[in-house]
Amino acid sequence: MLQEASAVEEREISQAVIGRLPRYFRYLGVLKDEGIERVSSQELSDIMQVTASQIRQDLNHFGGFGQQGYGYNVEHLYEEIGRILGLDKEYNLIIIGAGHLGQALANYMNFERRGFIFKGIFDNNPAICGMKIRNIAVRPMEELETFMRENDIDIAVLTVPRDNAAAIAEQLASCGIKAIWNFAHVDLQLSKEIQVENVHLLDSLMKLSYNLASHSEDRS
Amino acid sequence: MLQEASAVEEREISQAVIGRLPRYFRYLGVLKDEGIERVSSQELSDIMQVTASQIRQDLNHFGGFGQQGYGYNVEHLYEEIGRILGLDKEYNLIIIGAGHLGQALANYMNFERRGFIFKGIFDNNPAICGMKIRNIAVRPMEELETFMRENDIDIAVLTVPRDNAAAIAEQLASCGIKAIWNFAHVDLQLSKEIQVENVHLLDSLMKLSYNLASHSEDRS
DNA sequence: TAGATTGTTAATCGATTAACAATC
DNA sequence: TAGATTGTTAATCGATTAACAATC
Repeated sequence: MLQEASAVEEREISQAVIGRLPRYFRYLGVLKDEGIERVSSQELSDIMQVTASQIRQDLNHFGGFGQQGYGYNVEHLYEEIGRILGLDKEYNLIIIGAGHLGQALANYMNFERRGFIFKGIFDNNPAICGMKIRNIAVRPMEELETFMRENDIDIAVLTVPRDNAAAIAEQLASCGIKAIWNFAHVDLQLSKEIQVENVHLLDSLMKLSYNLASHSEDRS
Repeated sequence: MLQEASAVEEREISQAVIGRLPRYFRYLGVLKDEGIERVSSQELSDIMQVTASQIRQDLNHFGGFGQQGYGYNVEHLYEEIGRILGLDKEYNLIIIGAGHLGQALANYMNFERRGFIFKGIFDNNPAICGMKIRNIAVRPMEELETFMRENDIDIAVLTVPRDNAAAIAEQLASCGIKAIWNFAHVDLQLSKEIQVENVHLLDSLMKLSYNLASHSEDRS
Protein backbone atom coordinates (compact mmCIF):
# COMPACT_ATOMS: atom_id res chain seq x y z
CA MET A 1 0.00 0.00 0.00
CA LEU A 2 2.99 2.27 -0.57
CA GLN A 3 1.33 5.37 -1.87
CA GLU A 4 2.81 8.80 -2.34
CA ALA A 5 1.05 11.14 0.03
CA SER A 6 2.30 14.14 -1.87
CA ALA A 7 2.44 14.81 -5.60
CA VAL A 8 -1.34 15.16 -5.65
CA GLU A 9 -1.18 18.85 -6.46
CA GLU A 10 1.42 21.08 -8.05
CA ARG A 11 2.30 22.36 -4.62
CA GLU A 12 0.72 20.61 -1.68
CA ILE A 13 -0.73 23.06 0.81
CA SER A 14 -0.49 22.16 4.47
CA GLN A 15 -3.61 21.24 6.38
CA ALA A 16 -2.69 23.96 8.88
CA VAL A 17 -3.26 26.57 6.18
CA ILE A 18 -6.41 24.90 4.88
CA GLY A 19 -7.80 24.70 8.38
CA ARG A 20 -7.60 28.48 8.64
CA LEU A 21 -9.41 29.23 5.38
CA PRO A 22 -12.96 28.72 6.70
CA ARG A 23 -12.23 31.16 9.48
CA TYR A 24 -10.98 33.82 7.04
CA PHE A 25 -14.06 33.12 4.96
CA ARG A 26 -16.32 33.63 7.96
CA TYR A 27 -14.78 36.97 8.99
CA LEU A 28 -14.77 38.26 5.44
CA GLY A 29 -18.44 37.31 5.16
CA VAL A 30 -19.18 39.46 8.20
CA LEU A 31 -17.20 42.40 6.78
CA LYS A 32 -18.98 42.00 3.48
CA ASP A 33 -22.39 42.02 5.20
CA GLU A 34 -21.35 45.17 7.01
CA GLY A 35 -20.74 46.75 3.64
CA ILE A 36 -16.99 47.17 4.14
CA GLU A 37 -15.16 47.36 0.85
CA ARG A 38 -11.48 46.96 1.62
CA VAL A 39 -9.43 45.51 4.43
CA SER A 40 -5.70 45.39 5.09
CA SER A 41 -3.94 42.39 6.54
CA GLN A 42 -3.28 44.52 9.63
CA GLU A 43 -6.95 45.34 10.13
CA LEU A 44 -7.92 41.70 9.67
CA SER A 45 -5.15 40.78 12.07
CA ASP A 46 -6.64 43.04 14.74
CA ILE A 47 -10.10 41.53 14.34
CA MET A 48 -9.07 37.88 14.05
CA GLN A 49 -6.21 37.77 16.53
CA VAL A 50 -3.70 36.26 14.13
CA THR A 51 -0.61 38.00 12.80
CA ALA A 52 -0.87 40.08 9.64
CA SER A 53 2.14 38.17 8.43
CA GLN A 54 0.32 34.87 8.67
CA ILE A 55 -2.67 36.23 6.80
CA ARG A 56 -0.51 37.46 3.91
CA GLN A 57 1.51 34.26 3.92
CA ASP A 58 -1.61 32.06 3.92
CA LEU A 59 -3.35 33.94 1.14
CA ASN A 60 -0.27 33.97 -1.04
CA HIS A 61 -0.34 30.20 -1.21
CA PHE A 62 -3.26 30.66 -3.57
CA GLY A 63 -2.21 33.78 -5.47
CA GLY A 64 -1.95 37.51 -5.02
CA PHE A 65 -5.39 38.67 -4.03
CA GLY A 66 -4.25 42.00 -2.64
CA GLN A 67 -2.88 45.21 -3.98
CA GLN A 68 0.04 47.15 -2.53
CA GLY A 69 -0.96 50.34 -0.80
CA TYR A 70 -4.63 49.31 -0.82
CA GLY A 71 -5.07 45.98 0.89
CA TYR A 72 -7.66 43.41 -0.10
CA ASN A 73 -11.05 43.93 -1.65
CA VAL A 74 -13.42 42.26 0.80
CA GLU A 75 -15.96 40.94 -1.65
CA HIS A 76 -13.37 39.67 -4.09
CA LEU A 77 -11.33 37.94 -1.42
CA TYR A 78 -14.48 36.43 0.07
CA GLU A 79 -15.41 34.94 -3.26
CA GLU A 80 -11.92 33.72 -4.02
CA ILE A 81 -11.67 31.89 -0.71
CA GLY A 82 -15.12 30.44 -1.30
CA ARG A 83 -13.93 29.13 -4.63
CA ILE A 84 -10.75 27.72 -3.11
CA LEU A 85 -12.87 25.91 -0.54
CA GLY A 86 -14.99 24.45 -3.33
CA LEU A 87 -18.12 26.31 -2.27
CA ASP A 88 -18.86 27.35 -5.84
CA LYS A 89 -19.71 23.72 -6.57
CA GLU A 90 -22.62 21.64 -5.32
CA TYR A 91 -22.15 18.38 -3.50
CA ASN A 92 -24.79 15.71 -2.99
CA LEU A 93 -24.79 14.38 0.50
CA ILE A 94 -26.36 11.45 2.32
CA ILE A 95 -26.51 10.73 6.02
CA ILE A 96 -25.96 7.22 7.33
CA GLY A 97 -27.55 6.77 10.73
CA ALA A 98 -30.85 8.49 11.53
CA GLY A 99 -30.34 8.75 15.28
CA HIS A 100 -30.52 12.03 17.12
CA LEU A 101 -27.32 13.41 15.62
CA GLY A 102 -28.12 12.28 12.09
CA GLN A 103 -31.52 13.91 12.32
CA ALA A 104 -30.06 17.10 13.75
CA LEU A 105 -27.58 17.39 10.87
CA ALA A 106 -30.32 16.62 8.32
CA ASN A 107 -32.33 19.49 9.74
CA TYR A 108 -29.48 21.97 9.69
CA MET A 109 -30.27 24.12 6.72
CA ASN A 110 -27.05 26.15 6.70
CA PHE A 111 -25.14 23.36 4.98
CA GLU A 112 -27.55 23.55 2.06
CA ARG A 113 -26.82 27.27 1.70
CA ARG A 114 -23.16 26.44 1.11
CA GLY A 115 -23.87 23.91 -1.60
CA PHE A 116 -24.14 20.71 0.40
CA ILE A 117 -27.39 19.21 -0.80
CA PHE A 118 -29.16 16.77 1.50
CA LYS A 119 -30.29 13.90 -0.73
CA GLY A 120 -31.07 10.99 1.55
CA ILE A 121 -30.81 9.42 4.97
CA PHE A 122 -30.39 5.75 5.84
CA ASP A 123 -30.75 3.59 8.91
CA ASN A 124 -30.72 -0.12 9.61
CA ASN A 125 -33.46 0.16 12.21
CA PRO A 126 -36.76 -0.80 10.48
CA ALA A 127 -38.70 1.06 13.17
CA ILE A 128 -37.58 4.46 11.91
CA CYS A 129 -37.42 3.70 8.20
CA GLY A 130 -40.11 5.64 6.39
CA MET A 131 -39.99 8.47 8.93
CA LYS A 132 -39.72 11.78 7.10
CA ILE A 133 -37.08 14.43 7.73
CA ARG A 134 -37.40 17.59 5.70
CA ASN A 135 -39.72 15.64 3.46
CA ILE A 136 -37.20 12.90 2.79
CA ALA A 137 -38.00 9.42 4.07
CA VAL A 138 -35.45 7.42 6.04
CA ARG A 139 -34.40 4.51 3.84
CA PRO A 140 -33.22 1.05 4.87
CA MET A 141 -29.52 0.31 4.39
CA GLU A 142 -30.38 -2.28 1.72
CA GLU A 143 -31.22 0.56 -0.65
CA LEU A 144 -27.87 2.30 -0.22
CA GLU A 145 -26.07 0.89 -3.24
CA THR A 146 -28.93 1.46 -5.66
CA PHE A 147 -29.54 4.95 -4.30
CA MET A 148 -25.90 5.95 -4.60
CA ARG A 149 -25.72 4.69 -8.14
CA GLU A 150 -28.81 6.64 -9.15
CA ASN A 151 -28.14 9.91 -7.31
CA ASP A 152 -24.50 10.80 -7.84
CA ILE A 153 -23.61 11.10 -4.17
CA ASP A 154 -20.34 12.82 -3.24
CA ILE A 155 -20.31 12.95 0.55
CA ALA A 156 -21.55 10.53 3.19
CA VAL A 157 -22.09 11.75 6.73
CA LEU A 158 -21.44 8.90 9.13
CA THR A 159 -23.51 9.15 12.31
CA VAL A 160 -23.71 5.51 13.32
CA PRO A 161 -22.56 3.78 16.50
CA ARG A 162 -18.86 3.17 16.71
CA ASP A 163 -19.05 -0.57 16.15
CA ASN A 164 -20.86 -0.29 12.83
CA ALA A 165 -18.75 2.50 11.40
CA ALA A 166 -15.86 0.57 9.87
CA ALA A 167 -18.08 -1.89 7.98
CA ILE A 168 -20.36 0.84 6.67
CA ALA A 169 -17.36 2.91 5.59
CA GLU A 170 -16.13 -0.07 3.59
CA GLN A 171 -19.53 -0.40 1.99
CA LEU A 172 -19.57 3.29 1.10
CA ALA A 173 -16.08 2.96 -0.34
CA SER A 174 -17.14 0.06 -2.54
CA CYS A 175 -20.06 2.18 -3.79
CA GLY A 176 -17.58 4.83 -4.87
CA ILE A 177 -18.07 7.51 -2.22
CA LYS A 178 -15.61 10.40 -2.57
CA ALA A 179 -15.66 11.79 0.95
CA ILE A 180 -16.81 10.84 4.43
CA TRP A 181 -17.67 13.27 7.20
CA ASN A 182 -17.14 10.94 10.11
CA PHE A 183 -18.88 11.47 13.45
CA ALA A 184 -18.32 7.90 14.63
CA HIS A 185 -15.71 7.59 17.34
CA VAL A 186 -13.20 5.57 15.33
CA ASP A 187 -10.47 6.39 12.83
CA LEU A 188 -11.50 4.99 9.48
CA GLN A 189 -8.86 3.16 7.47
CA LEU A 190 -9.70 3.76 3.85
CA SER A 191 -7.93 4.34 0.56
CA LYS A 192 -6.28 7.75 0.39
CA GLU A 193 -8.50 8.51 -2.59
CA ILE A 194 -11.39 8.94 -0.17
CA GLN A 195 -11.29 12.14 1.83
CA VAL A 196 -12.16 11.71 5.50
CA GLU A 197 -12.87 14.51 7.92
CA ASN A 198 -13.40 13.47 11.52
CA VAL A 199 -15.59 15.20 14.06
CA HIS A 200 -14.78 13.41 17.28
CA LEU A 201 -17.10 15.16 19.72
CA LEU A 202 -15.96 13.21 22.75
CA ASP A 203 -12.32 14.04 22.00
CA SER A 204 -13.27 17.69 21.82
CA LEU A 205 -15.09 17.50 25.13
CA MET A 206 -12.08 15.78 26.71
CA LYS A 207 -9.81 18.58 25.55
CA LEU A 208 -12.16 21.00 27.27
CA SER A 209 -12.09 18.82 30.35
CA TYR A 210 -8.27 18.81 30.40
CA ASN A 211 -8.08 22.58 30.13
CA LEU A 212 -10.71 22.96 32.81
CA ALA A 213 -9.01 20.53 35.18
CA SER A 214 -5.48 21.83 34.65
CA HIS A 215 -6.60 25.42 34.93
CA SER A 216 -8.34 25.02 38.27
CA GLU A 217 -5.54 23.08 39.93
CA ASP A 218 -2.93 25.86 39.72
CA ARG A 219 -1.64 28.07 42.52
CA SER A 220 -0.38 24.76 43.96
CA MET B 1 -6.26 43.57 29.11
CA LEU B 2 -2.60 42.59 29.17
CA GLN B 3 -2.72 39.15 30.67
CA GLU B 4 0.01 36.56 30.85
CA ALA B 5 -1.09 33.62 28.71
CA SER B 6 1.55 31.39 30.26
CA ALA B 7 2.56 30.93 33.88
CA VAL B 8 -0.69 29.11 34.52
CA GLU B 9 1.03 25.80 35.16
CA GLU B 10 4.53 24.81 36.19
CA ARG B 11 5.23 23.89 32.59
CA GLU B 12 2.61 24.76 30.05
CA ILE B 13 1.86 21.85 27.74
CA SER B 14 1.12 22.65 24.12
CA GLN B 15 -2.38 22.20 22.77
CA ALA B 16 -0.89 19.98 20.08
CA VAL B 17 0.05 17.44 22.74
CA ILE B 18 -3.25 17.78 24.60
CA GLY B 19 -5.15 17.31 21.38
CA ARG B 20 -3.54 13.89 20.95
CA LEU B 21 -4.34 12.62 24.44
CA PRO B 22 -7.98 11.66 23.76
CA ARG B 23 -6.82 9.56 20.82
CA TYR B 24 -4.25 7.72 22.91
CA PHE B 25 -6.97 7.22 25.49
CA ARG B 26 -9.30 5.76 22.90
CA TYR B 27 -6.78 3.28 21.51
CA LEU B 28 -5.68 2.21 24.98
CA GLY B 29 -9.33 1.64 25.88
CA VAL B 30 -9.66 -0.71 22.94
CA LEU B 31 -6.48 -2.61 23.89
CA LYS B 32 -7.72 -2.82 27.46
CA ASP B 33 -11.06 -4.23 26.33
CA GLU B 34 -9.19 -6.78 24.26
CA GLY B 35 -7.46 -7.91 27.44
CA ILE B 36 -4.00 -6.81 26.30
CA GLU B 37 -1.73 -6.14 29.25
CA ARG B 38 1.31 -4.39 27.91
CA VAL B 39 2.15 -2.34 24.83
CA SER B 40 5.37 -0.78 23.58
CA SER B 41 5.55 2.62 21.95
CA GLN B 42 6.47 0.82 18.74
CA GLU B 43 3.39 -1.40 18.82
CA LEU B 44 1.18 1.58 19.55
CA SER B 45 2.93 3.44 16.75
CA ASP B 46 2.02 0.67 14.28
CA ILE B 47 -1.64 0.73 15.31
CA MET B 48 -2.09 4.48 15.54
CA GLN B 49 0.05 5.63 12.64
CA VAL B 50 2.12 8.08 14.64
CA THR B 51 5.83 7.75 15.38
CA ALA B 52 6.92 5.84 18.47
CA SER B 53 9.10 8.83 19.23
CA GLN B 54 6.12 11.12 19.41
CA ILE B 55 4.24 8.77 21.70
CA ARG B 56 7.14 8.60 24.15
CA GLN B 57 7.74 12.33 23.91
CA ASP B 58 4.06 13.11 24.49
CA LEU B 59 3.66 10.79 27.47
CA ASN B 60 6.82 12.06 29.11
CA HIS B 61 5.32 15.51 29.42
CA PHE B 62 3.26 14.02 32.21
CA GLY B 63 5.74 11.63 33.81
CA GLY B 64 7.37 8.28 33.21
CA PHE B 65 4.53 5.84 32.75
CA GLY B 66 6.63 3.16 31.07
CA GLN B 67 9.35 0.78 32.05
CA GLN B 68 12.50 0.12 30.07
CA GLY B 69 12.55 -3.27 28.43
CA TYR B 70 8.84 -3.77 29.10
CA GLY B 71 6.88 -0.91 27.60
CA TYR B 72 3.67 0.45 29.07
CA ASN B 73 1.07 -1.31 31.15
CA VAL B 74 -2.13 -0.77 29.18
CA GLU B 75 -4.56 -0.48 32.07
CA HIS B 76 -2.29 1.77 34.09
CA LEU B 77 -1.56 4.08 31.17
CA TYR B 78 -5.26 4.19 30.28
CA GLU B 79 -6.12 5.31 33.77
CA GLU B 80 -3.31 7.82 33.98
CA ILE B 81 -4.33 9.48 30.74
CA GLY B 82 -7.94 9.48 31.95
CA ARG B 83 -6.81 11.27 35.08
CA ILE B 84 -4.73 13.77 33.09
CA LEU B 85 -7.79 14.51 30.96
CA GLY B 86 -9.81 15.14 34.10
CA LEU B 87 -12.10 12.15 33.54
CA ASP B 88 -11.77 11.02 37.14
CA LYS B 89 -13.83 14.05 38.12
CA GLU B 90 -17.46 14.77 37.44
CA TYR B 91 -18.63 17.91 35.69
CA ASN B 92 -22.13 19.31 35.70
CA LEU B 93 -23.24 20.41 32.31
CA ILE B 94 -26.10 22.42 30.88
CA ILE B 95 -27.15 22.91 27.29
CA ILE B 96 -28.24 26.31 26.03
CA GLY B 97 -30.42 25.97 22.97
CA ALA B 98 -32.85 23.07 22.67
CA GLY B 99 -32.92 22.91 18.89
CA HIS B 100 -32.10 19.75 16.99
CA LEU B 101 -28.42 19.78 17.88
CA GLY B 102 -28.99 20.64 21.53
CA GLN B 103 -31.47 17.78 21.82
CA ALA B 104 -29.15 15.37 20.05
CA LEU B 105 -26.32 16.18 22.47
CA ALA B 106 -28.67 15.91 25.45
CA ASN B 107 -29.60 12.43 24.30
CA TYR B 108 -26.05 11.27 23.74
CA MET B 109 -25.42 9.06 26.75
CA ASN B 110 -21.72 8.48 26.17
CA PHE B 111 -20.79 11.85 27.65
CA GLU B 112 -22.40 10.82 30.91
CA ARG B 113 -20.23 7.69 31.03
CA ARG B 114 -17.14 9.92 31.04
CA GLY B 115 -18.33 12.06 33.91
CA PHE B 116 -20.15 14.84 32.08
CA ILE B 117 -23.49 15.00 33.87
CA PHE B 118 -26.42 16.46 31.98
CA LYS B 119 -28.20 18.73 34.45
CA GLY B 120 -30.42 21.02 32.45
CA ILE B 121 -31.36 22.45 29.10
CA PHE B 122 -32.57 25.95 28.30
CA ASP B 123 -34.26 27.69 25.41
CA ASN B 124 -35.81 31.10 24.84
CA ASN B 125 -38.62 29.68 22.72
CA PRO B 126 -41.68 29.32 25.00
CA ALA B 127 -43.16 26.74 22.62
CA ILE B 128 -40.59 24.12 23.55
CA CYS B 129 -40.13 25.01 27.21
CA GLY B 130 -41.48 22.23 29.37
CA MET B 131 -40.71 19.57 26.76
CA LYS B 132 -38.85 16.71 28.41
CA ILE B 133 -35.52 15.29 27.26
CA ARG B 134 -34.25 12.32 29.20
CA ASN B 135 -36.73 13.29 31.86
CA ILE B 136 -35.41 16.82 32.18
CA ALA B 137 -37.72 19.66 31.18
CA VAL B 138 -36.52 22.43 28.89
CA ARG B 139 -36.35 25.58 30.99
CA PRO B 140 -36.82 29.20 29.90
CA MET B 141 -33.69 31.34 29.77
CA GLU B 142 -35.02 33.47 32.63
CA GLU B 143 -34.27 30.61 35.01
CA LEU B 144 -30.64 30.33 33.97
CA GLU B 145 -29.06 32.43 36.69
CA THR B 146 -31.00 30.85 39.54
CA PHE B 147 -30.42 27.37 38.17
CA MET B 148 -26.68 27.89 37.81
CA ARG B 149 -26.42 29.24 41.34
CA GLU B 150 -28.27 26.27 42.78
CA ASN B 151 -26.72 23.46 40.73
CA ASP B 152 -22.98 24.09 40.61
CA ILE B 153 -22.67 24.05 36.83
CA ASP B 154 -19.20 23.69 35.31
CA ILE B 155 -19.76 23.47 31.57
CA ALA B 156 -22.26 25.11 29.25
CA VAL B 157 -22.86 23.68 25.81
CA LEU B 158 -23.79 26.46 23.45
CA THR B 159 -26.09 25.31 20.64
CA VAL B 160 -27.86 28.53 19.82
CA PRO B 161 -28.04 30.48 16.55
CA ARG B 162 -24.97 32.48 15.73
CA ASP B 163 -26.50 35.86 16.45
CA ASN B 164 -27.49 35.00 20.03
CA ALA B 165 -24.24 33.33 20.99
CA ALA B 166 -22.12 36.29 22.09
CA ALA B 167 -24.79 37.74 24.40
CA ILE B 168 -25.56 34.38 25.98
CA ALA B 169 -21.85 33.68 26.46
CA GLU B 170 -21.58 36.99 28.33
CA GLN B 171 -24.51 36.01 30.49
CA LEU B 172 -22.95 32.63 31.24
CA ALA B 173 -19.69 34.36 32.10
CA SER B 174 -21.41 36.67 34.53
CA CYS B 175 -23.02 33.63 36.19
CA GLY B 176 -19.55 32.20 36.74
CA ILE B 177 -19.39 29.47 34.10
CA LYS B 178 -15.98 27.78 33.94
CA ALA B 179 -16.07 26.35 30.44
CA ILE B 180 -18.06 26.66 27.24
CA TRP B 181 -18.36 24.00 24.57
CA ASN B 182 -19.27 26.24 21.70
CA PHE B 183 -21.18 24.95 18.67
CA ALA B 184 -22.27 28.41 17.53
CA HIS B 185 -20.49 29.64 14.44
CA VAL B 186 -18.67 32.54 16.08
CA ASP B 187 -15.46 32.93 18.06
CA LEU B 188 -16.38 33.94 21.58
CA GLN B 189 -14.36 36.72 23.18
CA LEU B 190 -14.30 35.97 26.88
CA SER B 191 -11.92 36.24 29.80
CA LYS B 192 -9.06 33.77 29.57
CA GLU B 193 -10.29 32.29 32.84
CA ILE B 194 -13.12 30.68 30.93
CA GLN B 195 -12.12 27.71 28.84
CA VAL B 196 -13.68 27.64 25.39
CA GLU B 197 -13.63 24.70 23.02
CA ASN B 198 -15.12 25.33 19.61
CA VAL B 199 -16.86 22.80 17.39
CA HIS B 200 -17.37 24.65 14.16
CA LEU B 201 -19.18 22.06 12.07
CA LEU B 202 -19.42 24.19 8.97
CA ASP B 203 -15.67 24.87 9.07
CA SER B 204 -15.06 21.15 9.28
CA LEU B 205 -17.35 20.49 6.32
CA MET B 206 -15.56 23.20 4.33
CA LYS B 207 -12.22 21.55 4.99
CA LEU B 208 -13.68 18.33 3.61
CA SER B 209 -14.98 20.26 0.64
CA TYR B 210 -11.55 21.77 -0.03
CA ASN B 211 -9.85 18.41 0.07
CA LEU B 212 -12.53 16.92 -2.15
CA ALA B 213 -12.33 19.74 -4.69
CA SER B 214 -8.53 19.94 -4.80
CA HIS B 215 -8.21 16.20 -5.01
CA SER B 216 -10.49 15.76 -7.99
CA GLU B 217 -8.99 18.59 -10.03
CA ASP B 218 -5.50 17.09 -10.31
CA ARG B 219 -3.89 15.44 -13.33
CA SER B 220 -4.33 18.88 -14.88
C1' DT C 1 23.30 -11.46 32.04
C1' DA C 2 21.57 -10.02 27.42
C1' DG C 3 17.75 -8.02 25.13
C1' DA C 4 14.32 -4.81 24.93
C1' DT C 5 12.52 -0.52 25.35
C1' DT C 6 12.11 3.56 27.79
C1' DG C 7 13.33 8.55 28.95
C1' DT C 8 15.75 12.24 27.18
C1' DT C 9 18.97 14.92 24.54
C1' DA C 10 20.27 16.43 20.02
C1' DA C 11 19.13 17.08 15.03
C1' DT C 12 15.79 18.04 11.72
C1' DC C 13 11.95 19.73 9.84
C1' DG C 14 8.11 22.75 9.14
C1' DA C 15 5.43 26.55 10.42
C1' DT C 16 5.23 31.19 12.10
C1' DT C 17 6.93 35.74 12.39
C1' DA C 18 9.79 39.62 11.05
C1' DA C 19 11.67 42.48 7.69
C1' DC C 20 11.85 44.89 3.60
C1' DA C 21 12.02 45.64 -1.38
C1' DA C 22 8.46 45.96 -4.86
C1' DT C 23 4.63 48.47 -6.31
C1' DC C 24 0.08 50.36 -6.31
C1' DT D 1 4.99 61.99 -5.80
C1' DA D 2 4.75 60.14 -1.00
C1' DG D 3 2.44 56.86 1.79
C1' DA D 4 0.60 52.56 2.43
C1' DT D 5 0.57 47.90 2.15
C1' DT D 6 1.40 43.90 -0.31
C1' DG D 7 4.25 39.74 -1.80
C1' DT D 8 8.17 37.36 -0.59
C1' DT D 9 12.57 36.26 1.39
C1' DA D 10 15.08 35.52 5.57
C1' DA D 11 15.14 34.66 10.65
C1' DT D 12 13.04 32.58 14.44
C1' DC D 13 10.53 29.59 16.87
C1' DG D 14 8.36 25.34 18.09
C1' DA D 15 7.19 20.72 17.13
C1' DT D 16 8.55 16.31 15.36
C1' DT D 17 11.83 12.79 14.66
C1' DA D 18 16.15 10.39 15.39
C1' DA D 19 19.53 8.62 18.28
C1' DC D 20 21.32 6.62 22.20
C1' DA D 21 22.58 6.18 27.05
C1' DA D 22 20.06 4.60 31.07
C1' DT D 23 17.82 0.82 33.03
C1' DC D 24 14.42 -2.66 33.71
